[in-house]
Amino acid sequence: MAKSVARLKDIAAQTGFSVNTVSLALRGSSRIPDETRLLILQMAERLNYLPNQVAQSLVRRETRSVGLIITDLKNPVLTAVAQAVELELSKRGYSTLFATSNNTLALEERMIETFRARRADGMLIFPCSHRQLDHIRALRKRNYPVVLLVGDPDAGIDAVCMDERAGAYKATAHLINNGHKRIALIDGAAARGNTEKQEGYLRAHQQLGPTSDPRLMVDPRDGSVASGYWATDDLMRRNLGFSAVLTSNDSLALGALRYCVKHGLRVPEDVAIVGFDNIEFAEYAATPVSSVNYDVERVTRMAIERVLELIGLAGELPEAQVIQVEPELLVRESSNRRYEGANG
Amino acid sequence: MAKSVARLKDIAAQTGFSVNTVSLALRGSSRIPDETRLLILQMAERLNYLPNQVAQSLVRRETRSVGLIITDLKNPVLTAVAQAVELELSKRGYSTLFATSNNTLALEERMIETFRARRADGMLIFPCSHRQLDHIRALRKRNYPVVLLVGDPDAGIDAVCMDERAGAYKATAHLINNGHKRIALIDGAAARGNTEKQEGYLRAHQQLGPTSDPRLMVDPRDGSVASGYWATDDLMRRNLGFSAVLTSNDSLALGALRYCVKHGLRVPEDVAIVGFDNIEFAEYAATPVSSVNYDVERVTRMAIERVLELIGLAGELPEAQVIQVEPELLVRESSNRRYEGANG
DNA sequence: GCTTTCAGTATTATCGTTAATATCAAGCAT
DNA sequence: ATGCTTGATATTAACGATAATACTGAAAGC
Repeated sequence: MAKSVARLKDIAAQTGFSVNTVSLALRGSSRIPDETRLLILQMAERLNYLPNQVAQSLVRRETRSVGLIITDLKNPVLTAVAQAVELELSKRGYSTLFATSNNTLALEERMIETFRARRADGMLIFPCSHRQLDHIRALRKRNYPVVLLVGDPDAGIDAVCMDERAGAYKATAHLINNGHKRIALIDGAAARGNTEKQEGYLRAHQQLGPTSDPRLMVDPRDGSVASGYWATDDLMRRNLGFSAVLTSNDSLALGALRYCVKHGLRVPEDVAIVGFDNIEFAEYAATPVSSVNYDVERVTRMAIERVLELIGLAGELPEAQVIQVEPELLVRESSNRRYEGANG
Repeated sequence: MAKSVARLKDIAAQTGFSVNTVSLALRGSSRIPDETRLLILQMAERLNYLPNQVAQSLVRRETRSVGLIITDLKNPVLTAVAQAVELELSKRGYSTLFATSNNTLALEERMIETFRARRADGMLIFPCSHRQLDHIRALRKRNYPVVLLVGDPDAGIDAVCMDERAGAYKATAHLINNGHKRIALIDGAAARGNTEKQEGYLRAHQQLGPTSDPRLMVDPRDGSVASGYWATDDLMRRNLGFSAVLTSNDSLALGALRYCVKHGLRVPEDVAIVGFDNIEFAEYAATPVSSVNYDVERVTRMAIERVLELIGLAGELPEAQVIQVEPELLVRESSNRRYEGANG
């Protein structure tokens, strides 16, 4: 806090009015005549007065701030969400409190407590686990407005998110329909219990024919490009025979692409690649990478709508509402040719 | 703010002690005997009490929060900084207030006012213009702790940053030393008055021989991959003859790379590419892209050190101190071959 | 026995604002 | 003249915490 800033009291002292008159004048009350208001406004200007929002928050019992917890700021789609959230909230007069959980439950819980202590009016959360949500459910039970950005229709918590199961199904179906029979899945989330994408991948296999092979489902260390590279390396070394790779995000896909380029494998002729999130780096990669789109604008807008709605409500929160946005598959060069078999 | 949360008063009412006793007990004062403290702690636990930081901030006259203004959350290096800042501040018990200025001065000024109203203890700012800093200078004059993340030694404002001039010099010198005589510069910042990189580029030409050609210096619409692609397209169409491209960030470089791949130009044989920031997508691109490293950890750590130091100081702020970190050039495949002329 | 000391707890003021209510003079009708 | 509005401003009490000071009763000292 800056060392000494003007308060209402200072304006009052300088103009001779009472603190309350100054407060009313600055807030444009009709009870204050224009002449008085002008004098006060001028003095406020001269003293560089800015209302102390800390004091305002205390008396108004709202901070006009919303907490946003993200698993990882290194994922471009999450930062895009962060950017969109900040912009939209700022338009509506709210500030954004950010925190990253680094995909650990302990940190996530700590950040929630921090936001609660700071009396954020509500929270938007990408929980690191889509299953362990008790701490968030407890929050909601105490009438704290929370909206998750990944969805579980049965969690009893409001959520707005992309339908990842449907997205994975679409991507896998696209590959299967293009003749691929053995499709690898590089999915960092599954190992943490977030199995939506894996489920979509498996269901596509079940419904469309090819049997899935658990050995083709690998867990990269994290969601980075490097991890995509090494996961692909791992798959290749094990000589399992596959003609396509689906990854749980575009960074991993770009890592797979780099592996292929480096080892002389043609994309999509030898290996087809499909990612998730549709980040710009995938679109403009040397070989543009197919991707399941993440509709940042839409998810953000609806999530903010909802959390502000919950904030505005008095008393008990209404029943939780889960909105899943159907994602679109963007087919690009990395997967747009029919696969005709090993020598096709 | 959640609808009804426990206050000291509630614990006091439930235990029969006074508010002050409860406050002292929870803060571990030695004036409260263990027996009493235990009773109070148990009740606090039962009521799910969390101190109201808004009230604490008001009375302590510090919020333990720092504002961070970033030009654009879509730039991976800026989000890396954001992540590092949040992590480091959180370790030290501070919260981070984020805002993006979207590279407009008006928004930057608005966000500063927002942070000031929220009584952030200090601010870290990537100003959108490195020259128009009057509003920030005014802030500093009123003893508000501010640290910029781009540096102008003469601005009279504390700063910690990479030495972009030196970085551009190194990158350009590297290309010149590899035989390149006509080097294009795609720099989005120069048009906004942030000419450090351009200056380094020009100085390298002056000192090492080749004359620079203003027609080779282009301004992309923004810092995106797409803009890098189209800026390269623009350069190529004008048939100016060049064998290397230096871009002001890696996204632009990746756009240039994509252009080359798409149009059958070999990198680095036909066109060498060097970017800025060393983001992972450049390192793992189909052709790994050379880049001037941005030492996120170091810049972040020093900037936070400094702003916390300024916050800790009572009274007048000391003289501004500008720290410029010398960047390292990471040479990768996109520029690591000698250029021997048009048919080399 | 009477002050002194001290541990344990309570009371009061404060932070900077807003909200509810109070005051007080001028203007007006009766 | 007396009371009633009403317009302009002041006073007081919150909001939820901390900090300084005040009280109270029992043990200790002489």
